[in-house]
Amino acid sequence: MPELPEVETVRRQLGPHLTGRRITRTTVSDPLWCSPAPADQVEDAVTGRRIESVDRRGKYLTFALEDEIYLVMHLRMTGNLLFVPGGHEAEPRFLRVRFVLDDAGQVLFTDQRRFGTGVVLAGHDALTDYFDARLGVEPLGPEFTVDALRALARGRRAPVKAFLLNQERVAGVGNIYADEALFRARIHPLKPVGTLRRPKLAALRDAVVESLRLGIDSKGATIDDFRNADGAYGSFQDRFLVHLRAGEPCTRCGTTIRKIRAAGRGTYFCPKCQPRPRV
DNA sequence: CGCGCAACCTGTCTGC
DNA sequence: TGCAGACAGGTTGCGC
Repeated sequence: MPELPEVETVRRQLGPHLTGRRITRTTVSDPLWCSPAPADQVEDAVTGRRIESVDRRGKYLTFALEDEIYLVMHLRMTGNLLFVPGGHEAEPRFLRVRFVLDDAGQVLFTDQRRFGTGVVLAGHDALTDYFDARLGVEPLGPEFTVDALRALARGRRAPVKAFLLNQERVAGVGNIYADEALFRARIHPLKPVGTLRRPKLAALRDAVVESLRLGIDSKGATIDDFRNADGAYGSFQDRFLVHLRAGEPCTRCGTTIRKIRAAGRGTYFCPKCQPRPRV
């Protein structure tokens, strides 16, 4: 579920509810969430502080609190953030963290597989260092140019699919949007990224941006039961061109969509529109 | 340094 | 029906 468009959807929905509110109570019921930091240490660090903004970088979501305290969260595979308005009760399955706000609203972090994480960082430099250490270019930002992509790809023999999934190069693309972008750019997922010529890289850049934008427009993709912060389902899954469509006809040429394994992940593509690279 | 892969944890689905 | 095994949207650490 949560790739850049899903996290951005959550951010946009949480922002208006949270900005300016104060966190009055925090309960981390699953210590694994913030491990190795102790749960009570994280609870104490955020409780009582005002939320100045809700931000996204790659697939990370950050509550920027007063005093330059940052709560950086990652939903990983099955994490979810749900907003519950004041006066309403909610005890969802897989609840791991509960934030109560000064207007009685609540934010609930749920996570079936318990891969999701939360970490508290003190000071803006610490936040910048944290992201710089693990994230590359923001694909919807002005710096995601063809030249930037070419510099990142140069000399690399990794399959383009693996390249797109590596957050240290481009931050925010996951399995769904990698498949969709490669189809739009008509590139085989196993093509070594360093062998792509400039026009292909330009097509890939455009395809990544377009796929992510469409995902955001659809309020993300819902597979299984991902909901966005307001409890609604995203709809991008209805617009998948190849992802999860093995055995179905390609929307462009009618050829049967195939599923292979690339970069250790289930990978969907059209064998005609995305011809196998000559190794 | 670049790359592939197992591990993290839980639930669901498939095949025998 | 029961059960072992594979698989699931992500990231990290280890080995080659």
